[in-house]
Amino acid sequence: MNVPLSQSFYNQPTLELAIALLGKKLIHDTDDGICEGYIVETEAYMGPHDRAAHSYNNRRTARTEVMFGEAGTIYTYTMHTHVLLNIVCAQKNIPHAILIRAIEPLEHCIPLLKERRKAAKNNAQLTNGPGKLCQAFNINMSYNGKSIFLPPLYIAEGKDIKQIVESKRVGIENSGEAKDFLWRFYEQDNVYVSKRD
DNA sequence: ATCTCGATTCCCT
DNA sequence: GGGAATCGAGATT
Repeated sequence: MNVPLSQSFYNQPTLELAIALLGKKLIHDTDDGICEGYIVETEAYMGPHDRAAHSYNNRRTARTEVMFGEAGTIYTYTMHTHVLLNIVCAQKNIPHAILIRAIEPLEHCIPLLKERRKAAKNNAQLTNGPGKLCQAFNINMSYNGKSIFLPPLYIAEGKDIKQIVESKRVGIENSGEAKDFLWRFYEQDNVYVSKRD
């Protein structure tokens, strides 16, 4: 039933891909069960000229190296003890990536997600943030550099998203003009979105 | 070796 | 809406 989208899907312009990812299904097949949910919020980070990106000015370090790889490569990093999930895109050596910020989980895996996220006071808090969804889906740093079109962590077709909102990215106040770029996309009125305008 | 500062989350007011 | 928690990457000495 869940068929991974082919690598060619990730070979489209970054902003278009950030929008195309909305509604797609993220699946993680783990030892304690399968978790799956629709991507409902994304953010684009566009390398050399985006001051908010780790790869700003083509900064190339051990951490950012995977951003220079092929479209469809997974980029995970830790921020304030939380793991964040990104999909590398654009051509090789152009360090763009898309941050997955929120997931609408399928009903059947909610019990499993609750076990992993004790702090959640309601269903929305299970996956309404980039660190939360990684904790809920048990996504860790071992996926850094792997491919998002291969199990056990992959993306498949999902649902249609009717209303898409574009807005400013979250948590980058100190990045000059880049803080005002409308490079965050989410499904309007979806309760799993981390921050709605 | 040391310093700074987050692509966050949680708890409190 | 504000502040603490918390720790590693990247820059600086």
